[in-house]
Parts: sequence; C-alpha cells; structure tokens
Amino acid sequence: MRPSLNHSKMKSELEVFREFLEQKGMRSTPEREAILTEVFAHHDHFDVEELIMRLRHQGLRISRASVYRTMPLLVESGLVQEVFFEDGHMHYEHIYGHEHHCHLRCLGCRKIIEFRNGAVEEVEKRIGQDQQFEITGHKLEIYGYCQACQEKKD
Amino acid sequence: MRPSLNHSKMKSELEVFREFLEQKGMRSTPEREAILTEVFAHHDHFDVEELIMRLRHQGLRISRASVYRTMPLLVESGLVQEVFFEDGHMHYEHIYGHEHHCHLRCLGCRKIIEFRNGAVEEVEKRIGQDQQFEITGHKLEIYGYCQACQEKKD
DNA sequence: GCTGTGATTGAGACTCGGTCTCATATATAC
DNA sequence: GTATATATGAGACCGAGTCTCAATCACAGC
Repeated sequence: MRPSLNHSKMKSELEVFREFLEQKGMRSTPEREAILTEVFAHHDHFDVEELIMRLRHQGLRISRASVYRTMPLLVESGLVQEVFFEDGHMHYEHIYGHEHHCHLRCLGCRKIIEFRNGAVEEVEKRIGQDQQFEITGHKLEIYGYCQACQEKKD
Repeated sequence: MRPSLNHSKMKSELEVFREFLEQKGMRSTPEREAILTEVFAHHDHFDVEELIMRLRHQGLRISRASVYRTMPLLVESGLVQEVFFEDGHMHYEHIYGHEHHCHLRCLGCRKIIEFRNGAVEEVEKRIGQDQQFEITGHKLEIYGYCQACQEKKD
C-alpha cells in the first residue's frame, strides 16, 4: 500500500544508520542493528512494546531500556518518525525509502488511512519562507470519520 | 498575537460548555466551570499541572482527578484542543473564539510560532473529499529551526 | 591479534503523568 | 424536601519511559 521510492541508488537503512552513529561518535552494536532490522521488517505502525515482542519472538533478548534508548536515534537519523501519541504511548513508523505521507485517523474505528498529497509540502515550503524557518519535517494528522463510521452514526 | 474572531454574535464558552454537558446528560458543576474559566483566562499553551497550579493560586482546591476528568470534555466540546505531546505530557490550548492556526516548533529553542494559512484548510477539504472522510479537525505541526537557532548552528 | 578504555547493555528500581476506586457530597427530577 | 444518580476528592494504583550501576563489549592504538 505504501508507495516506495526507487531503491536502486539508495543506501540501505543499515548503511544510513551506521553513518549516523559514526558521525555522532557512537558505536554500532548488534543490539542497535537488530532493532533497526526489526523496525524495517514490517510495514505497519508500531509501538515500542510491540517491537520488543517481535524481537523476543525472533529469539533476541534485547532489554527494554536498549530499545527505548535506540528509538530516539532512529528518529534523529531520519529513518523513523513518530506518528501519533495514542493510548498512553507513542506510535512509530519507518519512513526511509518511502515517500512522505500524512495520516487520516478515524475517530470511530481508529483506522488509519495514509495518503500522499504534494500540496501539503508546497504549503509547508511557503510557510517556512514566510516565517524564515528552516523546516526539517512536519506532521499532518487529519481526524474525523471514515465512510463506514459515518453510516454507523446515522 | 493570536487572531480572535468577532465575538459579538457568539455564545460564550460557558454557554457552549453547559449545552454540551446537558446534551450528554452530564451535570454542570462549579468545579467544571471553574476549570473552564481558568482555561480561558490565559492565552498560552498549557499543560494540566500548570492548570492545577493556577487553580490552586486562585484559592480553588479542585482535585487533580477532576481536572484530568474535565480535559477530555473540553476537547470533545470543541472548546479546547490538544496541541502537542512533549516532555512526557500533553499540552493544550483553548480554541473557541479563535481562528484555526497551526504550529511551527523550533527544535533548537523549543519556541512555538503560531500561524494561519488558508491553503492548509483547502488542502484538507480536498483530501476529505478524495477519501470520503468526514473531517472534524486536523493538527499540522511543522518543525525545524527558527532564524536565531539557524544562526547559532553555524 | 591483544589491550585498554570509554561507550553500551541489562536488570530492575524508580519517576511521574494519568486513571481508578470508593466513600462522601451535590445537582437535578419529582 | 427527598430520592437518586452523577460528580468530587484523596490517595492507591498503573504503566510508559528513564535512570543507575555493575558487567560487557566495540574499537582505536599498539
């Protein structure tokens, strides 16, 4: 479902992550790389507890602390982004290798619909210029009711 | 700074809140109304702890539980919105009587710049039509570096 | 390849935002 | 005024995320 970019000339996420760590004077460790690999192994939104379960399921016993410590690194490196905060904890998705997209959230069934819309990026660019702001990213979240839930309401 | 609408023909926030509560079969209480009043007494973003301190400062001893219980009501009634989750807790602002605006967040100094841009709303409307979604609201948060922090980085 | 050392990990204690419980109080219907 | 269902307050509780510190490990320098 999620549109992918042409990967032929792209660095792998592992390369990107290693370079990011090196440039920060941090070390590449099996734990960090296993977390990265698992994050990119599925294409859905996830939260940290889910990720830990998936790692456990692989037979990898990486501590909760390490996973929590690694998440901000993945975000800072631009490989992953925070999507939304719900049910008391943050939800993430990997974004490296995917075109930027925004989220429609149904308040009825909690379904998330992803969509791409170039106009958003253009508006963003203009706003940055107006405000003399160097934009590094944005989060657009639209909420409401999906078609099915609109019908249920009636 | 924040653009206000023409209030001449508008219901007061208190009226809106009372109607909202009645329509939900809930009661209007002095605690709920004091919380509402305090929320509308200042024009900055706030978090629940701050709000509780402000209420205490007024000599009002409303329990944390009541304040936490009231916040979702204010949000659901459309008087208040969640702005962003930061430092481990949610931040709010009152929106009733103000034009819709979005937020630029500086990752350097954490400053928040509010701005209004009609193009965002138009894009949103179009997206809703495309996806057959009934849109009730949206949150656009752009992050990056303000002019001062850009200079500091060099 | 071995060594030294500073970064990293893991286990579990800890913090703190937010929720829940339940006895008491109170808003509203009659 | 009375009945009753809803709301409040105090504090216990929950759970996401952080911190501590001893043990381990990645990597630079030899």
